[in-house]
Amino acid sequence: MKIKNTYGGSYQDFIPLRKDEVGIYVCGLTVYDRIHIGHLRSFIPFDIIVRYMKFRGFKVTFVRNFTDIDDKIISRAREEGISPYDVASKYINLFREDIAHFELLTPDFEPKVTDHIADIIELIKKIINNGYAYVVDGDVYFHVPSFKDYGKLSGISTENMLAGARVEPGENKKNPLDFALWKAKKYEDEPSWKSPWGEGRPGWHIECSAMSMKYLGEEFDIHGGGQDLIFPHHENEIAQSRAATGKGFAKYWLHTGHLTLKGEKMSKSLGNVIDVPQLLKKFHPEVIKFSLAKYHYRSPVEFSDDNMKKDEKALINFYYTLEFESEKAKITEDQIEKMRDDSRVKELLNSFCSFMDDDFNSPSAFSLVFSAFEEVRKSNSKDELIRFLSFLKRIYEAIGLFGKVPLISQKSFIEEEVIRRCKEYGISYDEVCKLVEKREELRRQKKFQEADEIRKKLLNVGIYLQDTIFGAKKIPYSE
RNA sequence: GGCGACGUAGCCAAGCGGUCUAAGGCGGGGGAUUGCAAAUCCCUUAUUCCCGGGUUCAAAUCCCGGCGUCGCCUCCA
Repeated sequence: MKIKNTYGGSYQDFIPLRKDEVGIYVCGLTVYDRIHIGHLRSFIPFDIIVRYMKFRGFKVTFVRNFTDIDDKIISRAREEGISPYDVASKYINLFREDIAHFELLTPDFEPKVTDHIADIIELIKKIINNGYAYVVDGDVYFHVPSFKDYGKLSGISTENMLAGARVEPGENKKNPLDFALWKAKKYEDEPSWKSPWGEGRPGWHIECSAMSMKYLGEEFDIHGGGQDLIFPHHENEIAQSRAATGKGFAKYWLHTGHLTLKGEKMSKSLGNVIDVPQLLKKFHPEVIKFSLAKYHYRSPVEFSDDNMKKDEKALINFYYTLEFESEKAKITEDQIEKMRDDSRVKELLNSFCSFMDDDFNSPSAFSLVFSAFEEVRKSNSKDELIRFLSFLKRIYEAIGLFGKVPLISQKSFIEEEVIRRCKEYGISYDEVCKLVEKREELRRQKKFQEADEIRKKLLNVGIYLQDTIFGAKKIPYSE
């Protein structure tokens, strides 16, 4: 398995520190607002990566944190007139609600900063004792010039960093690049904890060092997050952690490409965010997952409804045809299960894995799924179709995608999408079914004009009626 | 200004020195099927990979220069 490591920038063979075990820490959220599609751009690829590593037989420990104390949370609390604690728990709950639609794996640990203050204080003590940090008026700063490898992850030289560095008023840094490990309490309404340096709270960065090392050890395999975290967040984490332990910290650094909207990065500061409820009004979660995962995880993604619709179309065609052909061939779950160890299935799976092993090349892996399906249809063979379904079932087990057909998961993408459209357009599913029946009757009476009227009507709610040997099929349709 | 990434068909997007007369998806064109049908099926749609040099027996893939786009350098997935 090969991985492109941001640290050093090269493709490397993935060799876990402990045989067959993988520790992975993904930077989660600062919980001061609802998540948006940009977060999904990171969480979805990491979900696929974690699932895939499990599928490949690694015993994976997956950690994703909540940063629940921070400047932004405090200012949000002031805005909303509630406590910072309430802000954090509110957005953690909303996060869980939003993310639930996507069937992502729940991390083995979801640590919160406020539950780990003692660990953070211990870590800061070590850093100070090792001579990498200093105390000024209750603040503790990490002294960047004392850490010689600073800048190695982001590839920025400290001289160039100095050019853009700022010192906020009231900060007493020895060097503009120094960053806070601990912040002294300044305002009454600010949550704080007792520490050897006085009342205060952790700075940003230190929490991830403390929590990742607590759950995964002082050295672990993978640390990931969005590209924007490379500097300063991850750079600082490396400095702190190594300063504290003298050990290497994370071995592989993985970063997901950003999502842009009309050529601009989507971010809260630009105000061009699309949140999950907005997204789900228009698209099925599987479409969102597929659409975000069909780009390589490191690539930037230009998000637009148009791009999304293309991917939606691809999935509709794929799932509809698959369901229809399976029905026609009268395939059973049992038959699919029996093909599990078939040599052709293994062959397909090997090809799939060889793409995924190459730095998680999901676009190529997905293209294999489509081309394999095309071959099956060309062969016109029931056995080939069973093999393909068996292959697909394994893919679903591996990465949680492509499994929304009844024979594989008891779920039907097509049916779910039809129902979703009913909701979107405010028509009940029952009514749609009644209209379909009515049209069948009209067709039997050869009243084609009236029958076509019904088809037209349903087309307005995004449902196309396709007449087949099994009667009229409802297919989601968008122009 | 510094650092990084990228520029492949009408659009999206793989490709990491030969198997590339370039995967896959969407779209387009022609035909089959159909009461009709945008679904399905069959055929078709880049001799070419931003531009100009170079390295090599061999380059979309490596190097140099140019043009363009995006990201980071401040909070950010």
